[in-house]
Amino acid sequence: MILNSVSVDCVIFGFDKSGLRVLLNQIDKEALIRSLPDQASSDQIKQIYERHPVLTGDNYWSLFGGHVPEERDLDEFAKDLLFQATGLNDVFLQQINAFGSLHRVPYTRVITVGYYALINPDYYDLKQSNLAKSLQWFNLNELPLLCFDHDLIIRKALTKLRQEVMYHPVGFHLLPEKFTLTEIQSLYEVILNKKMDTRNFRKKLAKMELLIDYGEKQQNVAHRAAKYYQFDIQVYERLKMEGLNFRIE
Amino acid sequence: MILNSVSVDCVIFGFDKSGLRVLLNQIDKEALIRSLPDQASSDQIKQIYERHPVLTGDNYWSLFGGHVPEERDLDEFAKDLLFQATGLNDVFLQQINAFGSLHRVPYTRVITVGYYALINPDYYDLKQSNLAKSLQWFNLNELPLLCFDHDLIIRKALTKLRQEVMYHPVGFHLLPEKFTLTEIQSLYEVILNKKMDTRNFRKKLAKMELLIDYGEKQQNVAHRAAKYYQFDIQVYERLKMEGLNFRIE
DNA sequence: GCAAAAGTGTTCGTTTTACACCCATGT
DNA sequence: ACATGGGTGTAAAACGAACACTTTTGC
Repeated sequence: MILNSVSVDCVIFGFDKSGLRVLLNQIDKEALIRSLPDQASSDQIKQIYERHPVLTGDNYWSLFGGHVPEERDLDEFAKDLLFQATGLNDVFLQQINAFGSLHRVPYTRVITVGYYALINPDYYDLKQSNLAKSLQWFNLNELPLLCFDHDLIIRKALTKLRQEVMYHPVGFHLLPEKFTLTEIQSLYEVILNKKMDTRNFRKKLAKMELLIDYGEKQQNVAHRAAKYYQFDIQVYERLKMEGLNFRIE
Repeated sequence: MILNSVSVDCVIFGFDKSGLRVLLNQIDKEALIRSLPDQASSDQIKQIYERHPVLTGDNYWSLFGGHVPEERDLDEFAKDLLFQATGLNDVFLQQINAFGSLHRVPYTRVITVGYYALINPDYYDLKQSNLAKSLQWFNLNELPLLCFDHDLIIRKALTKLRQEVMYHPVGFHLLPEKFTLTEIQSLYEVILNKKMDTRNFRKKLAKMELLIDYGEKQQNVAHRAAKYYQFDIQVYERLKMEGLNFRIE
């Protein structure tokens, strides 16, 4: 059985040269209903979709979300959604907030708990989830029409990500296993929406001792090849606890 | 009607010379049920209390909480609870998180949204809420037995408060209208659990220009009387936006 | 040889830290 | 006159901001 009044919505962030992006979908209602374990849940979901045609409309896009099953832990359910959407386990996933305005969903009362996830672009080419009619990355400043208050949830996710990234080393989850110093700088610039000074940025990074030389360089680039780095899990774990300061005035 | 699967719980913080405290209560079930607007809600609440005798037990203490009415905004409902508990409106109130472990409440599935509030000790002597059998401030390291996962919620509230206080001027909500510099330093020391250097602390504070002279001194103290200050609402509003740095290494 | 991005140091002003003594008041 | 906490300045070290040129590579 499904808790009618509580849902979870996941904002999935990815990063590449074009900037910070969000993964959105349009749901295949029939596939979703087939995937449910019991009749009662299917009936409930059918009702939800009948009440909210926008969820399956062709103009509206949606976060990855769903109503929480009675027998599923909230955080675990957010992981389930993420796995359905991306096929990935072990993704960085963090709760944003509960969203509980009275009329955030028309005609019914649903409180949703938002999460955001950071996806490593090594896994950028998702196998299409079979629950999604379509699935697409959108640039943050070219978002399509979104259902309900999903734009609010995305904005709030971005705010949380910004706060998090300034004081904790989580930004690295958006990078591939090996990356260049320029890539990480541009990641911070995109997230915080601020140009930074390369020399000062690198000095700061160096002082943290978070990076180790990957022992490779870029290949076939029409300029001096950049060194690849990876991040040091031990130092990462320490900084995650202690915090760091990437605050820019 | 009440949403059976969603509740709100408020952690109410206060501060005085004995340190940081939390307001807890033991509920008067009969008074609570009498206070509800409709029969259906009363019946639901009765059932909840029958299932969870710990809620009215004499050994267990509880946060101020309740199930969210279907027709009440989540944040507004948290304010309602706070008003019931303290008689105060316009209190600093902030969402912590949604807590959604499977077995956080025995025998039923309830997801709770935690909030924390900061109470100015000018209002420390609360008129007893008529819904509470008893109501008491507890020192954070002398907490009584708590129902469900309320200890977890309190710990998480404290973590959030610590984070907030380092980068935003919210600590002042825990102080009376006029306060001394020593009081605010001891507030920060208690919240962050760290001794600070008085001269450096005051320099930092001075640079923010957040305080204005209240024009009074302590009376009848057996030592040099400290000056009272109040905080400057305009500067407060600006710093709330911009952030500040009270981080201590 | 040129276009394109990588990589690197120094200077200057500001901030942080560490630290110790005199002041005002009530008893 | 003494006990109690209030209030203050300075020097050294660390940090942050601003800034420009050389290197490597592919075409």
